[in-house]
Order: sequence, then C-alpha cells, then structure tokens
Amino acid sequence: MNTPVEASPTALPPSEHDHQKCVSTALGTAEHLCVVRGVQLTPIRHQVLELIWESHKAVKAYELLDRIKPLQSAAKPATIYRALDFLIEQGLIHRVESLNAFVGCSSSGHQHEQLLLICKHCHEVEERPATAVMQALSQEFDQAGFIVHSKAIEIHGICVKCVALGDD
Amino acid sequence: MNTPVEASPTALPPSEHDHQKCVSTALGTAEHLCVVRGVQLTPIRHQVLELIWESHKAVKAYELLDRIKPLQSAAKPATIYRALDFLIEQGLIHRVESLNAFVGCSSSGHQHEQLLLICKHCHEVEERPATAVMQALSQEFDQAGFIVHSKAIEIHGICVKCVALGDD
DNA sequence: GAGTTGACGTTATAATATAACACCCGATTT
DNA sequence: AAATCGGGTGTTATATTATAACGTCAACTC
Repeated sequence: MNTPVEASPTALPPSEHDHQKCVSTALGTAEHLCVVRGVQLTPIRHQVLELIWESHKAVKAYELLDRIKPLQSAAKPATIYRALDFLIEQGLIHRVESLNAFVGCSSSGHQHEQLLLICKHCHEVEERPATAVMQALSQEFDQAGFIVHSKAIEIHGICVKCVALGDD
Repeated sequence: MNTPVEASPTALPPSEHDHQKCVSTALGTAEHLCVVRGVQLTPIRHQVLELIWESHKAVKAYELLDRIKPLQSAAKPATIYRALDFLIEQGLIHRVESLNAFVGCSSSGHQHEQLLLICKHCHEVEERPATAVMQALSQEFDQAGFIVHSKAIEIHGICVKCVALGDD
C-alpha cells in the first residue's frame, strides 16, 4: 500500500540490508500485537507506523504530518500526535527524547527499553538490548532505592558504518 | 546575593540537607572553572546558574525567564537560551532531554556525564556517576564500533525519599 | 583609530505540542 | 428502534519551546 517506497532517495540506508524485510516484520508484528491486545491499529496509525519505518532515522512529528497529507488530506498536528501516542503506548516506536523525534522499535512485545545509538552523520538510530548495561543499571537503582518507571538511554556519536567511511 | 532563597516554599527539598552548601559549592566551582578556562561567567550567566540551583528540580527555560525578569527586566528568550548554552558548554548544568529542562551539575570539571534519576513525585533530579553502568556502556560501544560524542541517560521513577513516604 | 571579537538587546518567527469541543460510528443496552 | 456509550477522528485555537537575524556596545588588538 505504499508502492514507491524504494524510489525515495533518502528512505533507504546506504548499506545493503534488506529494508523491506525490516518494514514487513515491524508491520506484521504490530498488526499481530494489536489483535492480541484488542487495540485498534487503525489506517491512520498504520500509515504513521509505515512512514516511521521508511528508514532507520528518527522522524519529526511535523515531517510525518507533511508526509501523511497526500494520504490523509485532513491531517493536522493532533492527527499525528494521537497516532504517535498510541504507537508509543503499545511499544511499537521509541520517542527519541534528545531529538524530539520518533523511530521504529524492532523489539516490540519483548524488552522495549533499549540503548539507542544515534549517528550524527547518517542520522540512523540503532537499538541495542545492552543486557550488561541494563543489569548494571538495575543494581544502581537498587543501591539508590529508586523505583524505575521508564528509561531513556540515548547515545550520540558516529556509527560503525560512518566510521568506516571516515566520517567523524 | 539572593537573600530570600530560604523563604521560597518550593526552593528547598523536603529533606534536611544543607542546600546553601550545594549552592555555594556549585557557584564557587563555576566561578573557579570559568577563571581557569578564561571564559566569562557574566552577571546574567551567574544569575541563571543561581536560579537553576535554587532547587534540585529541573527548571524550564521560560520559568527561568520569568524568574530573572525582576533582576534583568530586558530579558528575552534569547537571554536565557544563550546563558543556558554557555552553562551547558562549560559543563555547569545538564540539559534534561526528556523534560526539556535544566538542572545544576554537581560534578562540573570532572565526569560531567552521569546517570540522572528523575523523580516523578518530587521532581528532583539526582546525578549518579554510576561507574559500573558507564563501563558496561563503553564495552557496548566497543562491540558496536560506535564512537561516542555525548550521552543522555535519564531514568524516570520514584526516588528513595518519596518511596519512603509511600508516594508511588 | 580601524578592525575584531564576544556578549547582549531586540524583533520576529520557527518548531514542537496540547487543549477543547464537535462529530461519527459501531457496540451495547433498553 | 431509540438511547447511550466509548473510541477514534475532525477542527480550531493556543501553549510551549527554541532559534534566526541583525543591531549595539565595550574591550581588546593591531
């Protein structure tokens, strides 16, 4: 339902990875989880999720708004923010706090909270479970007596692909 | 130079810690570092830093703007944002990305990047060096081949004082 | 004393996000 | 079938956060 995806010059990362697989896996998982949970992945929500998954870059809300307008000419900021709220609640996307932007979550349904590696050069965001980090964090919370509700662990720098290209 | 500090009902944390000492240490360190570095801790920058240190809560930029107006009637958004940019560059404050707010840094001059524990109940922000976490993070970056520029590690939940009060 | 630099004043506007209320539609109840 | 209820969306307005652009001034430099 979005045939010209591969035509977009910025949609695909420069590497050789099969991005269509990323997209279909993410959308399939989302559809499945929403059915299981009895929540509605409405057309708008589905479109927003698809738009977010056009790349591994974090996307701004108003950029999504511009991009959804051809499909939903009535779209307004609230349209996007409501869809984003839903997708976040369901753990289908991450809000990248340090960018005020949004990126797809590859591990919806299991361990949503991950380390985000954000490349300043190509702007892609890599999720990593980072279990050793999470364990060390848990110990830190225990020591501090702190009850965790949510975590944002966002690292800015240069990713391995861009380092290889000498771009840092 | 800000005598009515202890009169403000929201300025001091509910605990019995000596906040005047926090403030004087922070301002003293800031003054010293700026001299050493040959940068100017101008009156405006000093006032903004003082206002931020009125509590351990993260403060919004426009809240700072309101609060500095009695002292700097010409203050505009740029006044505050420029001072904040300076203080962040010098490692004297943290920007709390997940709140769009700012909090004093207790460890200016050494190890600025810390774990921030943000209490949803009292809104205080606790900095922790969390060396085990930082080590685990370094290993993760090495594995990923990622070159780090900056880190934002922000945890939301209930702090030990509020847990003790049964507020979660 | 002309040029440069850094800090600040000032105006305008961009970018991000939410509030509030109306409407529709499908499901449930009566 | 009418009533009602809830979730999702449409729509308007506005709040909040942040930056751009340009001018002035004072200190320092050559």
